[in-house]
Amino acid sequence: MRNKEVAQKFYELAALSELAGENAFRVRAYQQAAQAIENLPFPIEDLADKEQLTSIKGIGKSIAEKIVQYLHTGRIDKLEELKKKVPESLLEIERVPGLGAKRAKILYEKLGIKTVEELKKAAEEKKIRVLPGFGEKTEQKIIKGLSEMRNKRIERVSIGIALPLAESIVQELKLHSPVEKIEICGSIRRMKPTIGDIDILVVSNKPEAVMDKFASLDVVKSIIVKGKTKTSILTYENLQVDLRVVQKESFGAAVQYFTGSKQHNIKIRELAMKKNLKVNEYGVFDLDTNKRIAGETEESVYEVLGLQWIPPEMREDTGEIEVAKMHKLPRLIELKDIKGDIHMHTVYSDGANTVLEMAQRAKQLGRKYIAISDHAKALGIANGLSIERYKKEKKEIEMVNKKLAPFRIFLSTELNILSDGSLDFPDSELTLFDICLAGIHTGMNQSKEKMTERTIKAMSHRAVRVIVHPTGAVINGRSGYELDIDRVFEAGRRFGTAFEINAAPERLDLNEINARKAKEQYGLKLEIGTDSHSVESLVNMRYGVGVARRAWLTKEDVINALSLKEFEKFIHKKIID
DNA sequence: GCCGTTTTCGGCCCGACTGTTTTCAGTCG
Repeated sequence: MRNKEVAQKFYELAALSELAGENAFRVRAYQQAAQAIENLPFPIEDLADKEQLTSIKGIGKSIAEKIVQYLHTGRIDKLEELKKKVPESLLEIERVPGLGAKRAKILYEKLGIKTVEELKKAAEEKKIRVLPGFGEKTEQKIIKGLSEMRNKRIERVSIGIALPLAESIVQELKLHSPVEKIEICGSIRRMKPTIGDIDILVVSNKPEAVMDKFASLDVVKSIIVKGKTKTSILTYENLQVDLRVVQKESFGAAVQYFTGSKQHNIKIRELAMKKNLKVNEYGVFDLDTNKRIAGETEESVYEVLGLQWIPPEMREDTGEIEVAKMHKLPRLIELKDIKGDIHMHTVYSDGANTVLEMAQRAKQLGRKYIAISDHAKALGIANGLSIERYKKEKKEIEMVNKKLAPFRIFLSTELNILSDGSLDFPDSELTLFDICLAGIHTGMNQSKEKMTERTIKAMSHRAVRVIVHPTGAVINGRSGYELDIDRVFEAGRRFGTAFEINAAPERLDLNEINARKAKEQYGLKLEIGTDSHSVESLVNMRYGVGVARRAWLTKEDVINALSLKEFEKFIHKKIID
C-alpha cells in the first residue's frame, strides 16, 4: 500500500506549485487529491491497475496520469520541472511563522535566499525590511519565528495527554470563573488520536474575568497572546491552548466551526452556498436578507442546511455529509454501550494490580464483565504464564467471581503468534480458557508474506477468537508490521475472528481506516480492549470508542458491547461447533 | 486542475489579524 507515499508527492507538488506562483486553484486541487489519496481505505495501486483513478473525487485525468507515472517510474515529470524552477529548501522557509509561499518566493527572487541560515543572516543584516511588502516588524517577526522554531515540538501530542489536560482546564474555568457555557472543540472533540492544539470556546458575560483566570492557570508556561476575545497560552507540554469567548447566539456556529475538520467545514460551506446561505463562526445567514437564521446550537446549523446533526468523530469529509443529507447516519457506539473489557493484565504477568483490584475498578466503571488476559509463556520478558500458572489464576478468578457476582470475570490469555504462526500452547490445552486472544509480540520485521501468513495461521486455531493490536502500529512510533490487511480480513471472515481496536492511547490499533474497512468491506466484528496493565488504564476505553466512532461503528459491530449473556454465547460458539 | 439536482465553462470556503498600505495582500486557522 503506497497511499501515504503517493499523497506525500502531491503535497509536495502543491507546495512547490504554490512557490512557483502557479494558479491557486491548481494548488488546491493537488492538495485535495493528496488528502483523498491519504484517506483511501484500499491501496491506490489497485485502482491504478484497473484504470479507475478518476472515480476518486478530486482526481481527474491529469492527476491520474501523474499517479500512474509515479507508481511506474517513481517520478513525476511536473514535480521534477518544478524542482528546477524553485529550490526544495524553500519549503522549510515557508514554515517560518509569518512567511508563506508568496513571501518565500520574494525572498528567493530578490535576495537569493534558499535556506533558513541565509534567511537568518539576511534578517540580522536588516536586508529584509526594504523588500516590497516587508517591513521592520516582519523582519523582527522572522527572527523571533526562527528562534521559536528551534525549540518547537515536531510531533503532535497523544489524545491520552491532551484530553485530560483540556478537561482539567475546563474544570478549573467552570469552578473559578464566570462561564455560562464551555466546550472543548477541535481535533479533541473529533477524538483524533493525535492533537496539534487545544481549542476551548466559552460564553460569558464577564469575558475578561475568564481570560484572566485562564492566563493564570497552573498549566500555563507562557502566554502567547491575550486579547478581548481570544487568549492563547503554551502549556509545559508545549501544547498551545486557545480560549475564545463568543456570543451566546453564535455558540453553536462557533462550536461547529472550531470543531472542524477543515475539509468537513469547506464541504458544509459549499453546500450552504448552493442554498444561497452563508455559514461562518457567527451563524448561518440568508444571503438575500443577510439575516441570521441559525447558530445558537450546533444542531440548528446542520438543520437549516437540510442535514442531520453529524457526530464530531465523523466530520472528516469521508462521506458523512452525503449520508446526513439522507438522514441515514448510523447510531454510533457510545461509551455506555460498552459492557465488558476483555484485554487486561494482572500481577500474574506484567500488570500492577491483582485480579480483584482490576475487577472492582472495572465494575465501578460500569462494566458487567471482564476477561483477564495475561501474557502467555513465550513472552518471557512480560513474565508470561505457563498452563500451570493459568490454572492457579483460574482458581483465583473463580473465588473473586463468587465475591462480585453477578459481575463476571472470564479467564483469557494473550497468546503469542510465534514466528511460524504457531501459539504458546497446543490446541488441547487452550480449552482451559474461556476466550483466547492472540497477537504478535516478536519477529515483527518479517516479510509481508510471512507476517500475513503467520497471522492467518494463528487465526485458524479454533480457540483464537480475537487478534489484538492487529497491525502493531504505535502512535508517533513505529508504523506497524508489513501486513496484507485485506488477506487477513478475508481470512477473518472465514474463521469468525474479531479484531481489536486497542484502546491504549499510545496504540489505537486498528486505526479508523482499517476498522471501518473491517466492518464495511468484510462484515467483521471488532473488539475494543484497554490492554490495561493497572487499574488506572481501565478508563482508556473511551479512546478506543473514539476510534470506533471515527470508523462509523455501531454497538452491533463490537463484541464487548454484547450483554453478558450474549457474550457468553459468542465465546462458546466456536469451541462447541 | 477539478467539477456539475442551475453549469462542459466559470466558478472554486470564510473571516480575523497584521503590517503594509492608502485600499489591500499575505498569513493563519
